[in-house]
Amino acid sequence: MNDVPPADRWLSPAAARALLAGPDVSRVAPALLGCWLQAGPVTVRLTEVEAYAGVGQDPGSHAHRGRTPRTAPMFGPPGFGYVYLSYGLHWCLNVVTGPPGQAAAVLLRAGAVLAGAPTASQRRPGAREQDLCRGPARLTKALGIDRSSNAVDLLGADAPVRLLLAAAAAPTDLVRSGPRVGVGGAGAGTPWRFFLAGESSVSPYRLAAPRRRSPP
DNA sequence: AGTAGGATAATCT
DNA sequence: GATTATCCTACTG
Repeated sequence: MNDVPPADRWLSPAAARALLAGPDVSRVAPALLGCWLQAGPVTVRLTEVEAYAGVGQDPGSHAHRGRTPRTAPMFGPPGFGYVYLSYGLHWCLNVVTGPPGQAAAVLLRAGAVLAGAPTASQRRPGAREQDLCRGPARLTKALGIDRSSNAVDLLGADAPVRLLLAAAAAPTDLVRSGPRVGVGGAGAGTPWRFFLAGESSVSPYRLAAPRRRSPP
């Protein structure tokens, strides 16, 4: 379906980890747009992510109130997975960022399927192609990701769930941002959701863009 | 197009 | 016992 990318188009694991180690998760998060996530036969190009910061800095973050057994991976090294169960039903995958000890992560919210669509469709019966990974729990389901990816390295060449960071960032004029989905309270206004313009795989739960009756 | 309600369980107070 | 970084279905206009 798609060719394997040239090796120099992707950062080495060491370079990828160095990028993810950046202390400002709101700058690291958009760098994940356009990157690839592979699990078995399924490959996805990321189109939507959200940034979450650490202790005392971000009321919307799981780590805001400090380290707990669940959030422990967020305090570990960058490039590892942080997987949690949402609403008792859905697995969601984050990439841990920032230097160890400083909790931060980027939630992978949506992507476009580049390869392995038959497998993904089998896991999500009835979904249209552009909906296969439209939403954080849909993405993990289409890729077959669950708790077993929690606290494991995503950057290794043989990682079962592998993140490939693009050597060149997505064009800035295509990167949009807005409030994070489902985040209430004090963190609600932070525009730390980043997505690529014009992508049909971006999840639709954007906050009320008031609809004008007669657009120009 | 938009909105509403229910499913369901780990996690934390 | 309350809360939740969601998804799906069904309904209304």
